[in-house]
Amino acid sequence: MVANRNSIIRLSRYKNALNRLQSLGFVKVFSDNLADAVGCTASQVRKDFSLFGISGNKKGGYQIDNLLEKLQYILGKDKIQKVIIVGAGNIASALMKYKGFEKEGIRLTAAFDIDPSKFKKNNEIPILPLEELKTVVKENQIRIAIIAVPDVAAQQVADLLFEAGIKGILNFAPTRIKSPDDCVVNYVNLEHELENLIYFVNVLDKTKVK
Amino acid sequence: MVANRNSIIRLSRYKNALNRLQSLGFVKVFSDNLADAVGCTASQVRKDFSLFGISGNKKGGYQIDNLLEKLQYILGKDKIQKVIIVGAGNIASALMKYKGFEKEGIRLTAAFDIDPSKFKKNNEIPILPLEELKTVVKENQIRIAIIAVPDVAAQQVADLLFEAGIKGILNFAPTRIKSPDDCVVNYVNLEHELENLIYFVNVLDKTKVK
DNA sequence: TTTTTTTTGCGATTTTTTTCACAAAAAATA
DNA sequence: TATTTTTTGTGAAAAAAATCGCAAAAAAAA
Repeated sequence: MVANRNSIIRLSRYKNALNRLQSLGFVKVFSDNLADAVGCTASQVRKDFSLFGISGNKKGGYQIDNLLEKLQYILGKDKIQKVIIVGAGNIASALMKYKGFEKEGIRLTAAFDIDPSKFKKNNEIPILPLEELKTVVKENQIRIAIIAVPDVAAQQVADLLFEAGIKGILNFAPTRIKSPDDCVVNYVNLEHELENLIYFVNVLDKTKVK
Repeated sequence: MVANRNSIIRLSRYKNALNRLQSLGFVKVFSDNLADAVGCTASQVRKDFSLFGISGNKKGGYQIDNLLEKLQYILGKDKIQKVIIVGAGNIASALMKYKGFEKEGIRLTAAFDIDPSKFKKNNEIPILPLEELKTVVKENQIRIAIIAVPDVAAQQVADLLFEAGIKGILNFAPTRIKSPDDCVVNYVNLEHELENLIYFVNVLDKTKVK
């Protein structure tokens, strides 16, 4: 498949927009509606769809329910995706409190930590000792994990995760993780996001002066 | 400048790697060290630097202190960057508890909410009524804001921010924000990050079977 | 001193991504 | 029914980004 990170992120955005449109009672959309909704061009919407073999109707646009179904399938929403978190700090607790994942078919199954004072075996999303990670991952056939530990521990945790069978990691620690070829690591770094923003704000500021 | 989002994110990564190397006592680096550290190619590192007019020494690599200084300047780290948060929920509280921003020159100055039960005027990072936003932004000449409110409120909050003089927004709400030409909006959407990961894990899974 | 080795800097090339542009299909209108 | 309008789908073109390749500089070795 000719997919890259950005095109998949766009699919997620289309999906979100379609959900909103559907809940407003719309039944069909045109590529330019979606373009407006997600902030890209209509031809990019159509190109994305064409790349994934999604087609609509000439002059009739796209049937929202049909389109959603296909996007959801591509994005793995045909089954519930179980996810674990390693590191029961602030990020983990924000994620665990967030109620939006479940309705997108993403189930935070457990969190893990080394600090016994954090263990909460009876929580809805239990916080368990790191030693139990492997068992939980194997028993539940979990493939996706979130790393939210301090940077010095990140690679070590990642190795443990790969060993347990995890294939995809969303890494909040500000370190690059070395991973096996059959595994994916994506990064979230809010400092970098803010630095990025600051850079572009500065650039716009300077160009305006001209 | 020939900069795009990815190249600036790489600069942030180089900066992080350089800080680590420096704290380990290193004084110079070669492009391939940095490439290893951030996971790209050595020629990309050199190209990035050349695009920003950063030069090293043939056969001698780059002087870390000098390089850091230049990267920090480009990334706006010559002055403290004040940032506000709108929406005092889980994300905001995770961000406010995070101690890493300050040492990167990013100061969370205040958070704002509409819910009076959340106000904490005497916190280190105070949580204030939304009505005070404009004053705080103007008095402190703040240009950067984080939106962490429910999606339905995001555009309205953004408009308020633009009106107050905010030029850059990091938006955690799962909605596209329409913004004036001289403002930038970046997005953080963890559901989309996870969907992305799931997609690529599935793809790798399928290609392995072949 | 000369030769070899190493590493940068950057133009040229390749690859990737986006946009353009228009035929084809289908609906709407006349 | 014929014409006009609208919108898709997709090759072709353009733009953007990454990689290649190598001269030039500098250090190290001979």
